[in-house]
Amino acid sequence: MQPLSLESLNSAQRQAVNYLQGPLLIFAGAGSGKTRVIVHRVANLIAAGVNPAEILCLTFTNKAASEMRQRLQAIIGPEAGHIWAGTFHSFGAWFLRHEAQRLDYPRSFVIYDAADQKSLMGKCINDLKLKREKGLDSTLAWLNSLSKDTSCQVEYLKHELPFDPRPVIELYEKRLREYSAFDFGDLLTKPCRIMQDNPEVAAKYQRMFRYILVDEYQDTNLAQYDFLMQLVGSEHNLCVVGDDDQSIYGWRGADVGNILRFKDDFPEAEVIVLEHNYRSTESILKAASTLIANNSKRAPKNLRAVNLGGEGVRVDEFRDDGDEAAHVAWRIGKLLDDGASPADIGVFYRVNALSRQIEEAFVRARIPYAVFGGLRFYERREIKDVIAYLRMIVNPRDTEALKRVINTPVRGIGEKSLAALVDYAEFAGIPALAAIPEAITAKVLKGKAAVGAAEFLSVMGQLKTLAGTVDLAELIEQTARLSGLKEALKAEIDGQDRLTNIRELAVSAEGVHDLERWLEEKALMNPVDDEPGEKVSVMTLHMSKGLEFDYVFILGLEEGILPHSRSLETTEDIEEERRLLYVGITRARKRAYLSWARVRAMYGREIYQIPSGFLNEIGD
DNA sequence: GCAGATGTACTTTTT
DNA sequence: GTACATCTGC
Repeated sequence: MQPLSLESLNSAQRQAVNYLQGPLLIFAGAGSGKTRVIVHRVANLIAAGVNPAEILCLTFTNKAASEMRQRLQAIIGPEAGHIWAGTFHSFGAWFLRHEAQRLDYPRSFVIYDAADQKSLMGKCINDLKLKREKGLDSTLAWLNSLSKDTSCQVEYLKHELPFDPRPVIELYEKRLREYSAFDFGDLLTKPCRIMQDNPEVAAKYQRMFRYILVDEYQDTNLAQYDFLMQLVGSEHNLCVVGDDDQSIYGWRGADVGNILRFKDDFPEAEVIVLEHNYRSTESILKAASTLIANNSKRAPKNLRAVNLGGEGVRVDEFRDDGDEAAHVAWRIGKLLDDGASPADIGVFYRVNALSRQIEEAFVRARIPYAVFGGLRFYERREIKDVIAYLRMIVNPRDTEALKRVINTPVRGIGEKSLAALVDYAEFAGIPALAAIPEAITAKVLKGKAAVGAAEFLSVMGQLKTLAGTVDLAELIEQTARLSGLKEALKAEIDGQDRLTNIRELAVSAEGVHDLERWLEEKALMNPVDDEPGEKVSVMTLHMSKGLEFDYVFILGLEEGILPHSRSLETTEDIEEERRLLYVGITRARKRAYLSWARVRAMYGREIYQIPSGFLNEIGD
């Protein structure tokens, strides 16, 4: 491998890149060339003779992971493929594929996403005959996730619940096991448990990954921290990179304390601070710094702009949200006329609900745009249906999937019959699918329900046979056909769109044969339709982290929206909101436009808004 | 058991 | 203004 050119790095960056052995903490301010440093450092490790397969790169989001893989590829070449780079969750899933038998799980376990968790939790509440009120299922699912993420007991958080949640959680966990399923939180806690209980397993993975690098360390939660501490071997070759000012996932259990405590965990750690901002103009950075200076819990730092002068942050007030959207579209149109590329423009907001107005304005002004996040592809009903069928093929015990599709399309199996079948299966100690023939003989299922269930069983049988012989694209097509989904959708109002989505799913799966791995990918990430076309990027502030644009627009700077009304309880919450805006502003290279509207339509009503207090903090 | 109608209460951010 | 839950009549 050729020696790396390090001239393009400043002294702090160079120091970080050359510090290869032992624990290293890099405080990387916004726009300080963080990813460059990480990638160069990995390249340096390899140049120093480290085997790429011994390097583990952990990130927080899939987007960050794929970007890192790309940039590693670009600088190191094909060897980069041997580096394990991905999110904590995908690493946990990979780990469990190898070690799940230690928990008496099959290799073919499935992963339950938030919707599956909620649905299962709802069923547990019902089965315990507890009164279920409005959003209790999601509340409990969320509490349980949070308790796994923060490694704390549920009773800790049980306030304001109509009953003791523990029996429900217990039942939920029991069902997960019966269904051979792990939920998101398990992907972090179970590997940790396995390594704690089996020191030889921990030793094995510590030897396997001698060099560990963690990006966005300020966003790690306690479960990820514990996981990491199990993985770090005696050499302590752990490099973490982060910025406490960009910690925006506290609501999900992320703990800034992890990064602030690093020096206590590893007293011998080297600490490097990257303080040169290469991205934004001085004016933009000044506004952002003035804002964030209002936060009390910060590691001291002094971020300096390399690009002096420049235009600053502009604040606009509008009559209503429609006006705001129209003006943003108009201004973007002007930027495009002046030669800017749509790809250099980002539009951010605090809540997804704000996307509609801006989308309408863009359509009217014929501005090409792409919305990231929001209703995700794989969350569409028809996609979930197809995936549920596929999940049943891999894991017949996946009762959440069965519940979803046994009567999709309608086969005459209603709530009563389904409950009877599941109860019978549980009583008999076999998977619900396998219990169908017996349930029919035993008259647990009768009439229409019996016919429908038999039909469903036969569909699953045919699909299972097919699964071994055709590629995934064909399997998806056949799933839609044999199940009757295709027929049913044809009759629906927007069935054509839904059929197109299924078609799209199939096309994306051409040539794929490893169904199990493919399903894992789908469970862990949303296939962002990143058709590389030149489009304005529209997304939440959370999703904008790690990205950069020449021009940035941030909408809805109003009390109740940013800061959000649900985060006004503690000063910590408000500080996180402030960091959110800080992240948004520091995405801008040339110019940031903030705006607010005096009247905004919410819940179909017109609400009078007050400008966000953050606007005053920025000053002029 | 099902489809359509009517009512309701809600909207943070994501792996 | 929408996603859901419940109600109604077939």
